[in-house]
Amino acid sequence: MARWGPDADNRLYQSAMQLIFERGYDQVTVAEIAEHAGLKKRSFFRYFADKREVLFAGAADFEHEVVEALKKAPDTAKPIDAVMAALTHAGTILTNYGDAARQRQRVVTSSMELRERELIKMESLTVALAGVLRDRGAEDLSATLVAQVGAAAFTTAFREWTDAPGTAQDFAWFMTQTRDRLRDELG
Amino acid sequence: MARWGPDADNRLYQSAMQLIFERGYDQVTVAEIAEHAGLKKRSFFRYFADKREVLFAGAADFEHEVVEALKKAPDTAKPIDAVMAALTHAGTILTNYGDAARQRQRVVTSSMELRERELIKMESLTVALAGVLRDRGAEDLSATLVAQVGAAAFTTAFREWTDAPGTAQDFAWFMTQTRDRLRDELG
DNA sequence: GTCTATAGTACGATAGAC
DNA sequence: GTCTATCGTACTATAGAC
Repeated sequence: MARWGPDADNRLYQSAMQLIFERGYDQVTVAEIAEHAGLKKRSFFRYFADKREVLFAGAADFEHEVVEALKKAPDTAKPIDAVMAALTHAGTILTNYGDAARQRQRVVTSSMELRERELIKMESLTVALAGVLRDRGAEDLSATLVAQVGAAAFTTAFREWTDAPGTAQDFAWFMTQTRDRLRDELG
Repeated sequence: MARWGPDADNRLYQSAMQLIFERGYDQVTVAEIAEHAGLKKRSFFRYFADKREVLFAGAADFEHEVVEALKKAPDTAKPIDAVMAALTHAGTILTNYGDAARQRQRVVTSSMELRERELIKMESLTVALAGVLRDRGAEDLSATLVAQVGAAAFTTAFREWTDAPGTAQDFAWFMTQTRDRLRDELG
C-alpha cells in the first residue's frame, strides 16, 4: 500500500540475519544491511538503537510474555515453580518457530558482541521477574536468587533444545529435565 | 628505573576509574584516559583490547583463582558445595580490597556497556567451572547448571556485600546466607 | 606512529501519504 | 496543508590496519 515497503524493521532483521549468517557479524556493515533491505544507513538507526539490536527485536515481547505469565501464576505455587512455568510458557512460543529460532540462535552465538547483548537482555528479564516475585510477597534476596536460577535453567534448557534439532521432545520436556536436575543437585 | 613510568596498565586503570567516576563512561574518551596516564591513545590499545577491558584487568586472575580452588576441592564434596566454596575463596580475596572494590563495582554498574562486559566475563567463568565439574565426573547438563547457579549465587552475594558498606560481615557470610536461601527456595 | 574503516550522533532536508 | 518515513552530510570516537 505504502510507497515505501512495509515492515521496514522486519526487512532489516531478515537482511541482517542473512548477511551475518553468510559472512559473520563483523564482516557485515550497517550500511550493507540497510542497502540489502532497500534503505540507507541513516534509516537503520531509526529502527534500532545500534547494530546489535536488530537481532533482539523480539526480546521485549518475550520479556513481556514471561512477566505476564508469572503474574497469572497461582499464589499457592512456589516461586521457583511459578518462574519455571512462566519461562516454559514463553519458551514454548519461542521454540515453536523451530529452525528459524535455531538459526537466529546460531547467529547470536557466533559473535561475542551479540552474546553480550543477549546476556544483558536476560538480566533485564531477571530483574523484571524478581520484581514480580517481590510483588507476590517474596523477600528481596529470595526474589533475586529465584529469578536468576530460573533464568539459568531456561538458558540451559534452551541450549539443549537448540543443540537437538529434529528432536521429538518439545521445549517443556527440556525444562522439566532441567528442573529435575536442579532438584538433584541442590536438594 | 625504566624509561617509561612503570605499571602503565595500572596507571591506565586508575585514570579510567577516576575519569569515568567523575564524568560517566561515555563522556570519557580513550584518548583522555591515555593522556591522563601519560600515554597516547595508541598505547592504550597495546594494553587493552578495547575501551571496556581496562575495567576488567583482574578478571582473568579471578577466574584462574576460582578454577584452581575448585580443582582442589575434595572429591567427596557435592558439586554445588565445591563451586560455592571456590567462589567464596576468590570472592574473599576480591572483597578484601574493600571500598576500592565497591567503587569499581559502582563504576561498572553505571554503564550499560560495562555491565555487558561483566556479564560475559561471568559467563566465561561459568564455562570454565562447568569444565572442571565435568573433569570431576559430572554430567554435562548437571555441570552447566551447577556452575550457572553458583555464578548466580556469587553475583547476588557480591551485590549484597557491595550494597552494605561498612558491614561487620565478611564475604563468606554473604555467601552462606545465599546458599541457605537457595536451599529454602529449591529444596 | 600514521592512516583508514566503521559505528553512531546531530541536525537538517526531502518527499510521499493523508 | 500536516504528518511521518526516508535520506544527506558532516562529524566524533573506537578500533584495526598498515
